[in-house]
Amino acid sequence: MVTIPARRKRATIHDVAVEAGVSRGTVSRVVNNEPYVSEQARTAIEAAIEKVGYVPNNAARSLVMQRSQAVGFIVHEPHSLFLDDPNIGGILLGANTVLSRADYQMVSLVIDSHRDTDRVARYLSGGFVDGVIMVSARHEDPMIRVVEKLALPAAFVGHPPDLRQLPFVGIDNRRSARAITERLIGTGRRRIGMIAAALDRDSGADRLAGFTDALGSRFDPALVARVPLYTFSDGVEGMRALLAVAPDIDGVFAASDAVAAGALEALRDAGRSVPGDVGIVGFDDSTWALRTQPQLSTVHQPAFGLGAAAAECVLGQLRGEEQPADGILLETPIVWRDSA
Amino acid sequence: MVTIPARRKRATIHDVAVEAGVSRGTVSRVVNNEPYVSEQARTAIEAAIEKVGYVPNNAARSLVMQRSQAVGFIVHEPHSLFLDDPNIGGILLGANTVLSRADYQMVSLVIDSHRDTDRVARYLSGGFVDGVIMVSARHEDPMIRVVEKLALPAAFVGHPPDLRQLPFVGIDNRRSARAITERLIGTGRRRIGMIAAALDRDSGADRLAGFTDALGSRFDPALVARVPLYTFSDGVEGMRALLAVAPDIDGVFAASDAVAAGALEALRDAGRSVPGDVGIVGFDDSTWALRTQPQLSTVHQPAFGLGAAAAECVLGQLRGEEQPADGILLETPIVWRDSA
DNA sequence: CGTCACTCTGTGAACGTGCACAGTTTGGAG
DNA sequence: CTCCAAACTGTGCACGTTCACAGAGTGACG
Repeated sequence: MVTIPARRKRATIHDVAVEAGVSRGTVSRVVNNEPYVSEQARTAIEAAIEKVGYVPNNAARSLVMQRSQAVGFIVHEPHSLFLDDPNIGGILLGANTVLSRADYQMVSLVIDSHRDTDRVARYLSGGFVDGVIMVSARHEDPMIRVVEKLALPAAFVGHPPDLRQLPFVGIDNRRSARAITERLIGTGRRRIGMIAAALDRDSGADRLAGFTDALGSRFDPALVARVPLYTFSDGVEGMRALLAVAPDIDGVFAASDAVAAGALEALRDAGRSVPGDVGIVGFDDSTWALRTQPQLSTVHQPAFGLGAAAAECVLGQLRGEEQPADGILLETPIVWRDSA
Repeated sequence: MVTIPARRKRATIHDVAVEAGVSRGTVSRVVNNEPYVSEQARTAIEAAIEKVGYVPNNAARSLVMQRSQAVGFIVHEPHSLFLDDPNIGGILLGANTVLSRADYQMVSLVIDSHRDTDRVARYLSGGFVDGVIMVSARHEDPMIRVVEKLALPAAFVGHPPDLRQLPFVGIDNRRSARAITERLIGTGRRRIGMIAAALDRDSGADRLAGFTDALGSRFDPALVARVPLYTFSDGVEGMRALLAVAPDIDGVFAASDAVAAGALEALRDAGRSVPGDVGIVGFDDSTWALRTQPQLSTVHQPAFGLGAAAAECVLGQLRGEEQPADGILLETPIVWRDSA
């Protein structure tokens, strides 16, 4: 005769109750750390839980509690950018770490096409998540409306211009740009330009604003090259443009590390040495910064911290705490290396 | 008098039934695309669903069906590597895309410390996920035991040596290494060496094996520099070692793009031109490959495809289909650029 | 002793769904 | 017309939990 091992069924709260000789209610109180349980019952139940290997059933709990213990992590970027942008990975890790610690699970939702927008909107409406972390929402992003309509606890990383009352975490791009430009001025450069990128986003516009702040009356609009994206190739083009306008340029603030890396390439082609002839600084402190030759001086983006702060913000709302309406801004230390 | 807007409760299957004038059972059949529903009832129910805005309650469904419609994505790497390794992001996206399409959600679980191991093990035991995708499991990884014990449908990305019967997806490192080495030989190089890294992992060992395969009788053990990790700095060291042993070396297979980038650095310091004096090829087709000067010829790792295949594999098991026991190997096209 | 507050425990009713089963209608074959 | 299978529909139960409530016990106080 062959004994087929019965597919081990999971222990329920009822099994624990029987094992400990108490009722379901008391076990529930122990599991949820509620008061009004005798010490004797508590120890017996804890032993029983250990013995039968009880793990609470999340589905049953969600059903009765009307919540899912999950938070959505929505990335509204094409797949390619997701891979290229080291910040997103850091934000994801930061958020995941904080959520895990609070026994929440994180569900990643990547929106690439319009089809995805519908899917994610439906998903959010379905009550699968108790809150939402939105990364890089766009101007007029339909997701913002969905989140507002559902009155879902949310935190935005970054700050789309039409975001009204919703809480967000971010960095002060303007202040950071100003700080690193001042630092660049401090090295004695006389003709300082900027390669400004992504001016249609607030991050891009703010970095340019910080740059002009720092230069004050010495600001020369001719020394600003405007390029569409935060990319290497746009950095190459921007630098070429600057060199054409001002061959005597000796300092450059690139709107991102990738842009700075492109600028370095253009400078090398033009036979300029860095930091000898030209000092250059970037923004992000991404992996680019360490891979260039020389390594970049740049502004550190606290990606992990941004994700963690966003998660804390959502958890706070879930606990019913009021959140600061004007958003949370994180520190951005300047990392000074060899490029300026 | 003030009317407080009632917190809109979610419509249930019962509301739909009332609206359409049928019973819950029939609505359930429509929602789950089951047969034995009259055309009349079906259209009425579909209209009712639209009208009341019904979305099935996942928790209730999970409870009764005994499954969660979620798949865990477990990354066993320190946070820093997670950020550095572009493959992981691609795998994540590939898996996420396939799972979303099948209406599964993906839960990311990052294991960094031992504390995390316990947490994730508990999580898996809790029935929160129906299956698991494991990325970069280690030799003797405790997670493997947990997954085996729970008999959880799983797919591994990569192939830890002690993985017995569990299905995996990966690439044929040996064949790929052989192919790109042959290609390098084809460019007319006579003295070809390798910077071999991570020989304690099967990927590292296999790449070395493929290299020796390709060279056959011309293989010279002296022309292999062994370094611990797939990193830039190890690439620098490995190349220096090779130049010391064989100053006349004119071809190098670096075990990864990061290693190749380091090798380029060392060659530049030594005053060698690439590809003039030395041809060099990498492995991975990571962002490194495009950021070096000249751009790297390398082996493309189909990261997105690996994630997608792993997800398909898990979904297949969930559907009760048999999976190939010997794993799935994906194609690795060679990308020929300027470095050789 | 009665009353009250407080601590502790057990019980039944939800939560929203799928499924088995029992019932009803329909239509075709004998 | 009878019989029977097939097509369709409704109903009760189960899933595992939390929560409100009822009830029991204990001690303090008047």
